[in-house]
Amino acid sequence: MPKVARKEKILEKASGLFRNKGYHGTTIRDISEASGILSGSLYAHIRSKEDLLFEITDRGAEHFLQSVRPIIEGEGDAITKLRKAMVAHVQVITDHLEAATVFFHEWKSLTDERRHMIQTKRDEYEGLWAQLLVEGMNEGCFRKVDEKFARLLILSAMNGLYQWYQPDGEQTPIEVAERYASILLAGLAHREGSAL
Amino acid sequence: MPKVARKEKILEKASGLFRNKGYHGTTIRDISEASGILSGSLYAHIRSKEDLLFEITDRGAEHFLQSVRPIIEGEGDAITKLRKAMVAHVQVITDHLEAATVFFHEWKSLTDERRHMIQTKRDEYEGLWAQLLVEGMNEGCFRKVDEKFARLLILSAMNGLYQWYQPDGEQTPIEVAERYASILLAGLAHREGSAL
DNA sequence: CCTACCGATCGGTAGG
DNA sequence: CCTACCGATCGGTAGG
Repeated sequence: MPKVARKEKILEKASGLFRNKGYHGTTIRDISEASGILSGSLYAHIRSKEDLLFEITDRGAEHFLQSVRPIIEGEGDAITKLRKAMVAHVQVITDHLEAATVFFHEWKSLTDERRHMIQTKRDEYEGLWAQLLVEGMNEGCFRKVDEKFARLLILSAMNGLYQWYQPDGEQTPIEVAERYASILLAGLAHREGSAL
Repeated sequence: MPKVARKEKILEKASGLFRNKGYHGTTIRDISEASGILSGSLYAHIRSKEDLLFEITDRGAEHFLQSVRPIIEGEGDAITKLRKAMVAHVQVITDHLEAATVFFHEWKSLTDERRHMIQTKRDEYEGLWAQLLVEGMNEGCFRKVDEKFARLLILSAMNGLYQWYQPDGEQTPIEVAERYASILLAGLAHREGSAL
């Protein structure tokens, strides 16, 4: 196996283990076994266990940024862009379930410098959504609610997906995202329901 | 310090450490330092590190069940009950931030038997929400959407709270819950907005 | 990429 | 609840 492919295999196996057992719950020997390489030999490909965590987390961050940024910074009305951005976000989660989970959960185990690098990307990503929500409220197509509040609600709701989404389920990522968008935009209650 | 108070202090310190560093990232020596007891002496109060994790997780589960069950099984229309149940759920999170985080994140580190015990309580809790949503759809006050889908969206959105809620912030738990309920019930979009 | 290994630290225990 | 300690395992390295 070529060297790059071997490294990718190690990253892939480590992602799965970090997702299921956590970073601290996963040992170098777990990763070496899953990769079919003895633990000492792993260090021909990586410099440290934390390097693996950083690389996985950073890739996760980049997936989200690169998928969603062009949509939010592009043309269109806010509702259309919100739908598209939600579809893109959900697809990053479903296409990279392991990396997304590690990105959400395990980044806090990084040591200072690298944790700050990831934090910066997280802030940038949240900023994109903030921009979209403010835009939509100014355009008048969103109700004027607290922006930070709405943003965290939307992101939390979508991010919950990684805990229950099953790739072999009936629903495609696009269907999932559309249903989320529908409920979040239109609400759960009937219009003729009691006073809201 | 009486024995029971000492045990409570250990549980409290362990909750905070498990929340911040994860179960596997926390050592017995971390817990003993935080509690002001030498690590060997800890075992006069606990039988194992996993016992601590189980007790914290199980208490978390019970907080949610005991707060929300009476509301959902009580009288009232579904919209009122949904609001109340959301307030109760949010208050469990804000009142027991550490235990709630451990309940959401770290329960998977339990070994088989105990993990199953927690899984059973999780299922029971989700069942309560399922019951409420089905009730609301049958009463006609909720739109007929996929029940499982709506339930996971609501729970995911609320559970995201433990990641960003700050006890010293401006918003009270009740305000947070009310805002969540408002967006989830009425939706983010203006009624006169584009076709939904 | 393997063999052989290391110092540090882990969860936990014996005896008082 | 302390002192003293243990076997196991950890992340990582030297030399080939």
